[in-house]
Amino acid sequence: MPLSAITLPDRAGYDRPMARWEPDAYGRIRLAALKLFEEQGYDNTTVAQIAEQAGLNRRTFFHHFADKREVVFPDMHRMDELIGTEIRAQPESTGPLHAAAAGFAAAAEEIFEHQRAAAAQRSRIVAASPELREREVAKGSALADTVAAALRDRGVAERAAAVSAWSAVAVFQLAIARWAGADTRHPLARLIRETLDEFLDATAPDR
Amino acid sequence: MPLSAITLPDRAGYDRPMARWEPDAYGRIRLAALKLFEEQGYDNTTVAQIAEQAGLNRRTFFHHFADKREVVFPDMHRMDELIGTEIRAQPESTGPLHAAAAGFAAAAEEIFEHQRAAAAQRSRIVAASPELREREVAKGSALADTVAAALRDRGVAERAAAVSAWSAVAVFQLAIARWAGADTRHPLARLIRETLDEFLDATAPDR
DNA sequence: CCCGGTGATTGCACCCGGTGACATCACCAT
DNA sequence: ATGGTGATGTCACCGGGTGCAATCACCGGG
Repeated sequence: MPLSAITLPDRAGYDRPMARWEPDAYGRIRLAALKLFEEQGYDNTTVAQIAEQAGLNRRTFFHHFADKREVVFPDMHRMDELIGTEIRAQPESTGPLHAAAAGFAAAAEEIFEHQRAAAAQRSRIVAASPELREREVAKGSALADTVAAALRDRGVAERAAAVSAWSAVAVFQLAIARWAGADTRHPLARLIRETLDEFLDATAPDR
Repeated sequence: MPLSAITLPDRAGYDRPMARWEPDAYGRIRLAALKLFEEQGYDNTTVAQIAEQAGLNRRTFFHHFADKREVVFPDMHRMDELIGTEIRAQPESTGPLHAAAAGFAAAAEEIFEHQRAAAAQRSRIVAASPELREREVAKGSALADTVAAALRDRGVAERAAAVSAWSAVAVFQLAIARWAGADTRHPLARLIRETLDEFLDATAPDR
């Protein structure tokens, strides 16, 4: 089975020349992997199976993804950049937590809002595998680093920036969990704001 | 080399019967592993080398540690329990962040304070390996979960507890980094308090 | 004193994720 | 046509991790 075993939009009607390879190997791998992960679980799925399902060689999988886990966490780079930019763009007077939350809200609009189903599937798959959960918190850690860097650029002191960044990431991830879950239908940006407010309310008496 | 290749206190003077095996395989593995990780790096060290250095079989390594990473993160269970208990023991009027920080301060006294050198070595090893850093944030995630549970027991609302827990864990880890690093000689509990205060100061204008 | 159970250790055979080096070969610019 | 490019494929190999069965000093009971 050298070519795509995945159902793709039919190319009939095009008279562009047949490409050398079935197009979008990257996308086919992702599709195949998510399908198999959901059907059989992450652990019971081998890279060889994914490659076969995508009509590719095992080695080719590793040309597109650094490892088996990465297939589930694509595009983090774009999101990081977007969030960093947005945080830096907030008004000077905005405090670190609200600035970070605003950055996440921007990412919510641009990246997440039109992918609820995909995000929910991803979330289910990750929740079922300790290995993937570990990778997910690692991604959160990287995100916290870029958020902290953006906050430092706004003049927030080193350590305060780091802690604020982690708090904001926690808010973001909780909001995503609610949003992808079944319990509500509010837009993600709103859930971010709500979650942050709940945190601020609960900790306010501390001051 | 069937028996311990690690330097151990000489057993001369004892007339207890020779044990069936050289004692404390667990400790010997840990010692051997940390030594090799520091000398050659985590990636360049194989489990077989560790086992050999400890005078044990490769298979035996996996009877004592779930995987190669775990060897660097021992005893997390004890610390989690201690912290949880301490948080629940705080006065009712204490807010979530200060309650959590107090829990960490208790762990600081009981577990960390007399192990600065070991903690610093561990920190160096972890910093040098992405794989270990990933595991470390996973441990932080587990810690945040137990902190959040303790906070919920104090009546803090679900989501506020989760965010507070992450913030507190971030404070804790930053404090440990400072404490294990060379830049200061203050007790860990004090660094925890300072770091929390810096965070609270920086975010105060938010309110 | 013998005897069977216990439990830390071992040995072996496997599976699978991941890598390095090199071959392939349609496509493309010159 | 021709030589370079780049996505893909083949092969061999390493190392982490597991399942299973065997070993054998120790221990408690008869």
